[in-house]
Amino acid sequence: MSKAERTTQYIIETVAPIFNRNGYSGTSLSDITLATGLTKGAVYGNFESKEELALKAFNHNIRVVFDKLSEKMAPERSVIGKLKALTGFYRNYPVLTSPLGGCPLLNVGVDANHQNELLLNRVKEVNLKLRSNMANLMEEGINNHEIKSSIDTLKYSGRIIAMIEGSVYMTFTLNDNSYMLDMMDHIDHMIETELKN
Amino acid sequence: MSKAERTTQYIIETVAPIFNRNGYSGTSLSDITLATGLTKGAVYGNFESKEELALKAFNHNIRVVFDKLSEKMAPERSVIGKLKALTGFYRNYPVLTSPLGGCPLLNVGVDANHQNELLLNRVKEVNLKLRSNMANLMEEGINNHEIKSSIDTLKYSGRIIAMIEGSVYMTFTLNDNSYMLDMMDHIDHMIETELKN
DNA sequence: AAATATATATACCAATCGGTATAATTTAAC
DNA sequence: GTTAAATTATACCGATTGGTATATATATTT
Repeated sequence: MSKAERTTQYIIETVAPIFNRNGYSGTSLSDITLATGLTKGAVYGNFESKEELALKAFNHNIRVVFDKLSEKMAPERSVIGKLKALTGFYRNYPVLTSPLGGCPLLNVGVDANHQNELLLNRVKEVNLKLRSNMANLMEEGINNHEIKSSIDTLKYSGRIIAMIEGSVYMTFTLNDNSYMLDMMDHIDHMIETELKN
Repeated sequence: MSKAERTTQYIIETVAPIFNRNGYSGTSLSDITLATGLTKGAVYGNFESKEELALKAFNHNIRVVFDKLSEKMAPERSVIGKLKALTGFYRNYPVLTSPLGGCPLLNVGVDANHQNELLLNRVKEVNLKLRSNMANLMEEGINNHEIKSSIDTLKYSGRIIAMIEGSVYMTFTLNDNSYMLDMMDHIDHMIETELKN
């Protein structure tokens, strides 16, 4: 890993929470130089534009979050176990994502809409990927008879993601973790009463 | 209504969708003067600051949305009927709020967090007010035996608002109305199976 | 260790930022 | 219809915006 590669990574990691918290147009080049201790010359030597940096910062935040999620789900052997691990993960989500400046999917999704098409398209991609991954997991559950075969897996996956993001919105704007905890209870209940075979 | 009052109102109405779409720091004074056809002198003659204008624009958007919601719920006589009218209202929400630039509660909530305390506090107020209004309605339903007496009304109200905002997030960032429709189906189902006596 | 390639700092660019003092204009009161 | 009051336009303020050319300094290669 060359010096430049380390600097690039350092900038991304340092700047990612700032973009996530303040949004794209709310983050200035001077915010970036102040936080990193570097100059504009150094920043523009490693990134083409503020937009490219914002995109890489978003991708970094997403990676951090999904790595932790995968880590939590991986040990579970059953599909239902994995789904419960997912809700368990989100119970702890505010603690995990506060250092990142909140949920990148929610923040950048709302911020980039009508503002930055590049970022918005990436948010769309990630959301759809998350949904299809979750749906595939449910399909696996149908195949091994853990989950009712009548379940529309894409519909339930989309619904669960929406519920998660809605509760993230509430806990972060009202600064009250109970919205997340209650929603995860509800999703667990939904898994038990609607999904489970 | 004096000329000045009409100008003030005109500026608020013209600018409200812009702030809602682009966020606080994404909306510049020149965006405002361009859209209104007025000069900075006129704007600052009617408002103390960009911040005050943004707050009044938000309040305007909220009023528009909640007036329409009240209109939809008012004719219903039963509590369950009113709750179903609420989900019916949100089925049509994207059509209603697209001209406003999306859901003000979601957009400003996410945008103002870590950016503008005045706006964030107002978003908090509105969210809590909405929740308590919904809870009061449910309490009324408990009193007249429409709703199970065991129901934690504040908890369910908060959960429903979170579900709504989550589905608003999904439909607006993915540009797909089905997330809202599905979530309203789910809330209706929840009303029938969990709330209703 | 010298030469070369790479990365960072400095100094600058025009454009725009939010905001204001004042002048010109329009509205409202008499 | 005049006059006084309120409103809007003009012209400006210093500060900051994202971005860049060039010089300096630091790594890397030989």
